[in-house]
Amino acid sequence: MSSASDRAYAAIRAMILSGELASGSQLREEHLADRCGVSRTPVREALHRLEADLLVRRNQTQRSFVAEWSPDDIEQAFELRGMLESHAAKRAAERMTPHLLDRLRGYNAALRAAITGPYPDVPAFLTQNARFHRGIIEAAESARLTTILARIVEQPIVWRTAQNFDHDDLARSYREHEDLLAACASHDGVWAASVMATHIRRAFHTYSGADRAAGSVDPATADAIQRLNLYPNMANFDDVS
Amino acid sequence: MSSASDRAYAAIRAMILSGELASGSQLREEHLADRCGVSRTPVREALHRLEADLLVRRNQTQRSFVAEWSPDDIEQAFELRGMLESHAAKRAAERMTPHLLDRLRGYNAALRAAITGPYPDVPAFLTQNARFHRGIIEAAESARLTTILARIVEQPIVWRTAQNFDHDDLARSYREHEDLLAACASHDGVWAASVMATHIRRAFHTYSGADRAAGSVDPATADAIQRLNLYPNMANFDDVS
DNA sequence: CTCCGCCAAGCTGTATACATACTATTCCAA
DNA sequence: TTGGAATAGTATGTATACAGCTTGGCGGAG
Repeated sequence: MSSASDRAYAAIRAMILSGELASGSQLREEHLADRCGVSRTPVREALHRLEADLLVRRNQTQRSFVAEWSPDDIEQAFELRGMLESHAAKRAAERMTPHLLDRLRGYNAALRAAITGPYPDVPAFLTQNARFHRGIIEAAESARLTTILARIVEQPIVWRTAQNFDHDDLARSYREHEDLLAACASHDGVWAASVMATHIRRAFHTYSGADRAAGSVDPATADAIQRLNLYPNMANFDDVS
Repeated sequence: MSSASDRAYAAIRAMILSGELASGSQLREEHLADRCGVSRTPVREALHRLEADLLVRRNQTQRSFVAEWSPDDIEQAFELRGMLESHAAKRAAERMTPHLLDRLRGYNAALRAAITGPYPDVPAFLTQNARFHRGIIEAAESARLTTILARIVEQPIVWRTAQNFDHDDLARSYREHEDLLAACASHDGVWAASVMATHIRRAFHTYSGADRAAGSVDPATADAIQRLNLYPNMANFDDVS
């Protein structure tokens, strides 16, 4: 399942994420091909996917550059994510099954374990958080919604948010997930949508309020992010492991 | 600007739209390459774009098929379009400039002309309708929103809707656009969002209520649709002509 | 000194050949 | 007759060569 094209996609994405490829810098197909150990063909495919993700931009003459993110872009990403994931939460609550509810509770229990104690395990938090949110999106049973959220809204900028979370923020995320589970258990779509909107909006303000270093990402976190983004469209995330 | 890859995209898209390629049928790269008069490379790129548009699906073994649309898929498409275009309308109203307002009024005047008289000119209606909606989306000034709406929500199923419109439906569309212009002129985002939500929801019910022939599309309409979809991400639609 | 145009180097677009993986059919054996 | 395995045919994945266009620098003319 790990074709050259997938590897190129993951590698280039990781290079952008980690700051190895600076924002705004040009991406040359042949150069990337050498670095990824594949030919230009899979690199071209990867660049097109990354362009659809809005991680890469092309100028008039088809040359590729690492996309630059303005504060306004970031706010828009959070706004759309809030809108779409609220909708997903509503649908998920209305369709929730006992089996899926158990799975989601498991993820959130693991998330709690990751942040319990003096030193929170941020990569583990990210992993469980991603599983939880993807579980909700899956439960919404809408292919379009899944595609949009996976490809366009699940951005590095979103993943990086957790880097700026302190212990209280992490704990609050856990409690908001618990609220969401309660809403799902009672099949209350309006409640679920409302909790999700709050959850994501709070994350946005935590992100913008934080005094973040614009540079690179902690290696362990970068690694977790890369693993999480390898197969964003995978139907059942559990089967990968 | 018309590269082989663009031509392949437009041609395959048109073949799917017109029903020439039946829903669910397999798409072979080499076969399509012959029909489009290009090699496999641009066809591959086109198929990937169409896959991102959800017009093409791939099975486990990477073989491509024309996507099949269930009634539920269609409702979801309308639901998402309603949500996202309402949001766009809100932002557009808040940011509206006199110049753009004039342009939009021009489109809607042309739309009125197209439906005045005993025999409405459906292709002209579609063209002006598309310009109007794209103008709104442009005015929202959100790259993410534009990308999502252009690539995922602007579906053939949406375009075909107008085929089921009778004269009253067409006239109602015109009047709803006028309401939207009034909302934009007064910079009332809430009003604009509300009008847009109504507009799209009504279109959905007209579509589902209609006793439509599942088959092919009137040639002139198919032609208009194809032209409209050639460069869905073009920044300024007017420059194309 | 500046500006325009030309030329060279480099990058992307396309075609094509080859490698790999799936499918379906056929044939043999139980 | 049915089930399974082998094989031929067909599809997609990747590498690579070449063509066309863009860019940037250099040189000559004003």
